[in-house]
Amino acid sequence: MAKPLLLIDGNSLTYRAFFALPTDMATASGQVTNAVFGFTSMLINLLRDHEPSGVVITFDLPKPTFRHKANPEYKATRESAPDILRQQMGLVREVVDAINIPVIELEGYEADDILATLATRARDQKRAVIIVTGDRDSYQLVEDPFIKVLYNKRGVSDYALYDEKGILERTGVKPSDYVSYAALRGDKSDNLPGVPGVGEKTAAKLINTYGGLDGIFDATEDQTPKLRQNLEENEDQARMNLELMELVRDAPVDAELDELQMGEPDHDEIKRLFDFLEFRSLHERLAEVIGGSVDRVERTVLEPEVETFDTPAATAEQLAGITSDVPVAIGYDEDNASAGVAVVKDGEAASVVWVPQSQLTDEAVANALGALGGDHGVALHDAKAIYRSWLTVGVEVPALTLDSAIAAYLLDPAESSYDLREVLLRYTECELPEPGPAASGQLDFGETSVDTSVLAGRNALAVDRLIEPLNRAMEAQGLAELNTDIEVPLISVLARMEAIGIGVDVAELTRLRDHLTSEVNRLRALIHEDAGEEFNTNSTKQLREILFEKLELTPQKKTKTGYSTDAASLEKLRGEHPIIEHLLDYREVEKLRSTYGEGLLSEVGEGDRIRATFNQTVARTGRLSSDAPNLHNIPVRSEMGREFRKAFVPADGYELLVADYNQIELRCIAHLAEDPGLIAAFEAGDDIHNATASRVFDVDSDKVTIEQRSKAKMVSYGLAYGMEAYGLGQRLGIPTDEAATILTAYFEAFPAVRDYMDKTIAEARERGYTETLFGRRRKIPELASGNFRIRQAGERQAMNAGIQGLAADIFKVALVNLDRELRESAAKSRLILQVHDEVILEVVPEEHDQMAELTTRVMADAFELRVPLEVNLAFGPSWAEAKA
DNA sequence: GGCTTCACG
DNA sequence: ACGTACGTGAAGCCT
Repeated sequence: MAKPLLLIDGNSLTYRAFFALPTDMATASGQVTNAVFGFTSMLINLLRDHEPSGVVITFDLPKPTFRHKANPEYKATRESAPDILRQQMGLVREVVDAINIPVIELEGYEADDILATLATRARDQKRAVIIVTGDRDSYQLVEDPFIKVLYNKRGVSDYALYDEKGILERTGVKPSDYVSYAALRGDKSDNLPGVPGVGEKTAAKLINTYGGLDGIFDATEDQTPKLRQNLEENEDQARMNLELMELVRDAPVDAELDELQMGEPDHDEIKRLFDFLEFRSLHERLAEVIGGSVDRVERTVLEPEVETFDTPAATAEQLAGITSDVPVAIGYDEDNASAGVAVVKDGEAASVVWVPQSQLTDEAVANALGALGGDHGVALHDAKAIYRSWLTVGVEVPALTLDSAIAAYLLDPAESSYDLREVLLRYTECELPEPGPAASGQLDFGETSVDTSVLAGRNALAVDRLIEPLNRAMEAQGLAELNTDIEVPLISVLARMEAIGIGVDVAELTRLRDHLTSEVNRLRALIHEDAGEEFNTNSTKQLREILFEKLELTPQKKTKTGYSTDAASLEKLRGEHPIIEHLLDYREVEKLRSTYGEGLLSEVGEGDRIRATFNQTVARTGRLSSDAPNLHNIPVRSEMGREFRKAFVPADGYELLVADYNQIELRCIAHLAEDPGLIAAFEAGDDIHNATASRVFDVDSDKVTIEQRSKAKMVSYGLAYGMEAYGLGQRLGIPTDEAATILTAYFEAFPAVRDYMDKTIAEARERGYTETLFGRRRKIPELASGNFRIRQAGERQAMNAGIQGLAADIFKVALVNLDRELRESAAKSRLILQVHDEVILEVVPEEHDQMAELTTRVMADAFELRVPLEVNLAFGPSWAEAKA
């Protein structure tokens, strides 16, 4: 048979592509492209694999069709397509038009009606067609040997080509019976209920036995009573389905089949469009199919010429060439941030000036930068690392205007890596050479190693190339202010805190560790005795066998790999066997010993201080994180754990000041939701949990029981996380329905809170991302997932992002302002630690009162909410003892 | 490297 | 019928 004519359902394929690919696929300027990417990729493959004699693409027109007036629910699910899909429909049309493929759309008819009409005409003319779609309705059209369906099963590459035999195998019925079959079974994606109890198998059997709906409904008495009843009660529905599902085969399509030919592609437009969409590889694949040149943009490999700056008083000639009206990029060796700095001298000529470590002084840096004239800021990638190392050698930090790692993080805080190499690939058409052995490992064989100055030079040039695209993208996404006013100033604040570190009492820490070690040994022996055998107490796998097989205790819940042995499960088994109590104790003590005893001791550095890293590009909400070690999770909730805070001490001659925000997240909720009740409670300075309990349980505020208060507290906290009744019940140890009653009462007392949550989710779903008051964005691709569970998780993330994110933004402002005032007043006291809503300072006694005032004021005034920001503050000789 | 557990806000 | 609170990092086991 001759080459087929391809009839493509544009709507259906775009829809499939959208749900198959992640919505975080986007251009640097923020345009989501997953659907248009998937569609284009499928289109190219179709043209390549089928070499069609002609091709046409059909689309729905976005108007309700008269056919379905009778049933407004029909296809309701499709019409609620998210905005980020609808936006892309226009782009799909642009792609199709640029390639110059004929398009047919017809008011009052859906894409598949047009396909049905064309396929029918082709058959009448004895011509072969292949219908390409992800919609099963088209199965009814299959007819040997002329009409086949290429069905997009899932994803963008999983297809099946069905002829009559294929349809029979797939569904159990012939194509001509497909509509009757589908009418009985219903179609969930089109919102059409079928006959209850009739699935694929029963529907096929009925059709094949009785020939069609008439036959089936004439002979319902043959069926089992249940099925008979279902059939009789749903006959109308099935007959209506039949009518709705039958495709129109005589739509008034003007075009003749012979006209359905691809025209000459508009290569200029293709280039413009594919460049905008950042479809580099698709452009190449397209060019292989339809011809035309892709002036294939080879990535420029960055290899600068390096001039060494070898005296502090560099010669005029060396610096004469340095001119720039953009920020100056500085690079540094990847292994050793203090090896030296490279300054981009001339971006076009790709040359840099290298200031080696031996020359790294304020004067040398100032010379290199000063020669540029004017007030240039500098741009760095991961500036905090180099700042921290410069601080230790006493070099002053030049003013920073851009940190390419942080800019990339703000543009998409969900990326897994912000390595310079990867950010460069993401935002430019350049690339860095493969890291050689010298850069990637400790081994250096001399001959293969790249000179430090070259590495630094490349990095500097890479940052230079990133300045423009990153600034433009941040501007386009409204992130520029957040970047300049908060994130960039914060970098040096954190660098100083990291460099100073926090003092630890090593003797105290060692004593604690040793005590815990002997406790662990004692408890382990008891557990082995209880179990009647020795086993690895730290192995959940072995513990499972002991508890649930040998001792036959009742499993509480499951994990991916078996029954859970976590503390909540063990707690429920308490009293069943002495081993449980010993295990709970063991777990607590072992955690403290290993993570905090051994863990912290191994991180103690010079001067008995611990210097953690505060990550500014990790948390997706905008929070900071801490590692090596994590100082954000030092124990406080248990008596035994709190002991560790006694080991965090000030340097000689200082005391510790600890200040934290009182319920900052709840205050953020009050502000964002503008809930009058919540705002009034905070303004009155009430105990917020008591006030909440009073309203939720409808009792006078002086009659609130401890239990009611604690329940209210749990609800308030759960709120920010999108908690449901089940979760609340679990945590309060009460039945789910009782928890549901409490939740309902809460939302009745504070109705604006629910409105806010709903609004937040709706907005995030439309845009594909959430935004904090400060403009910080977070993509939430889960909101477009077809999986209910994943979508729900996305909704919780969306609710939480604005709240946790706002709290994080406010806290960052406070940190920046605190640091600024400390330096402006030339205080001897200094910031040394932050923990999400808490700051710790080392304070000299003569500045005691001044610091108390300054810290309270700066934190409280960081941002004006509809409710006051309250700050708790205390001094002490250790972190444990600085308690209000 | 994935999984489980558990420390914090 | 299913799963069930957001965000982190570290330790230890196991494949």
